[in-house]
Amino acid sequence: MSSTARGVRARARIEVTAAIKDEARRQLAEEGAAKLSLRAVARELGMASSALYRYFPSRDELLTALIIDAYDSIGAAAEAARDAASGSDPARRWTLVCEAVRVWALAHPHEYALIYGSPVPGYTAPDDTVPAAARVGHVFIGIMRAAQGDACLDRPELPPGLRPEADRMTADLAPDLPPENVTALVAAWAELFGLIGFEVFGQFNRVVEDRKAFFRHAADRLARGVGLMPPQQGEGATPARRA
Amino acid sequence: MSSTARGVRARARIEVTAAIKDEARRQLAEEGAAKLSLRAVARELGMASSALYRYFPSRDELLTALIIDAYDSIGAAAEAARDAASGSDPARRWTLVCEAVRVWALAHPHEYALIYGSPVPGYTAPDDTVPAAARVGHVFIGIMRAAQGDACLDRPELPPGLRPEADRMTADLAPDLPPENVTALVAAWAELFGLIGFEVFGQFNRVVEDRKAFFRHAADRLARGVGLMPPQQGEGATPARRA
DNA sequence: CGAAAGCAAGAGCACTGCTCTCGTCTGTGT
DNA sequence: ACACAGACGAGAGCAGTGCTCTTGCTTTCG
Repeated sequence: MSSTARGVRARARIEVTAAIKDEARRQLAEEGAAKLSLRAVARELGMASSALYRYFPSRDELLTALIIDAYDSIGAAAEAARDAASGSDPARRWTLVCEAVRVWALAHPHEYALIYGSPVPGYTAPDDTVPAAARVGHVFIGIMRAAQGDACLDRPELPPGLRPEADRMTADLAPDLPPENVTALVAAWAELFGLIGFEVFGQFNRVVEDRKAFFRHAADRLARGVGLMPPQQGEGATPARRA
Repeated sequence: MSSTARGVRARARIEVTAAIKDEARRQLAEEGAAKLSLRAVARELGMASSALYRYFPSRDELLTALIIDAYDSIGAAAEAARDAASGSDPARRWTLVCEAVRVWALAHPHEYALIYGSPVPGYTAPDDTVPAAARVGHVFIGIMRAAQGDACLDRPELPPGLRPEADRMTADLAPDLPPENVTALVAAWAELFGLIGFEVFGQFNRVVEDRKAFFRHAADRLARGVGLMPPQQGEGATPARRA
């Protein structure tokens, strides 16, 4: 009764599905989402284009599957960077994860465009993508948690008018973190992808040359903005606040 | 002699060109860049699709024209906000310009996607778009200049390793400003569009609710990050609140 | 075993970007 | 004033697309 023993047919289905996605991803990486053609995928796979509709009901559904995979991929890259940097202090871990996300984006520009550029299919992201999209954000939340545990988490300012929204976001995202930090984190999350997007999409052409150094500095500043403090040499006292 | 008196034909040409762009912009706003169809534009204008190629050599060229117009439009919106806020202090002017850019983006999501989302035509922005794209950035540079004149421009930190790149960018963009501020400004510029893009593209769905207030706070923090200080006090020990 | 469901293939529809050709009209130089 | 080169619009046509429908074949399961 196990799903793999369910028969030759079920096994072939997931194999063909994977083959379609692989070929589609190949074409996506080569030419971009606009040029991705169902017929071309079918042609490359040696099957009739109509047969492909047994696996994906439409081109947009195929793209949605690729979007979810891309979210998974970039999320996995972030998690791998977090795990590889588990020995470092939170501020440094933040920067390393940011850099890993940037490297992934530069290595997969078209997939990056699919998920963080204009949402191509239809226009609105299906709900399936929401959990996959949350993976990267969750890595950052984990770093903040660790920083709070190590008492190296500063608390940014928060204008009184934003307090209700900050409390709401905090309850949804990380009830164990101070709302000031959660609010700053959400902003930094968007700002990070602004930095990466500008580089991937060429907005930094003729503006920023040493992009790696520039990004690293920007990521460091983001870390400070969300309250992550570099470790103090004097181990004893933990400064409570800093502006 | 003058280009307008050059004849009925030249006049008709620019009129038809404008009509094509208008109709294309209409379809772009309604359905997005992916659905923009040359034939549909021609159909709506009552002309043969082949005739349209007398005005734009390809669909991508049409899109490029729309991109340039969109850059101009968002640039004009930023400049208008700057001019309307000429009486305010630089920090407030910064925030008002940011909010104007955000409002423009929310009002023209597909055009925003065209210029700051994934670059659709081919993949690489033609050089024609570079000067148009610089308009928004120049508004921010002007605000920094004014702040420097009013002596309310703080100087952010800059790691030594980034000094050469900072000097290079400063020479290119604003030689009269401190490199520390120019570097922070370039980063804030990208981060601003990260914030706006996340909102326009739906990444804030089920995350941020009170987006206007959230954005205002984030824009204020960006202002501080680039060195713009609120006018009265120098130290940020108390939350600077202003209605 | 036989019915039911899954699957592949082909033909076909409506649409796209783009090219080529063929008349028509316009601006201009002699 | 006239003729000619160039701009223009329209139509046909090509290759390609997403997608549907029908027709046979194979696997699964009652």
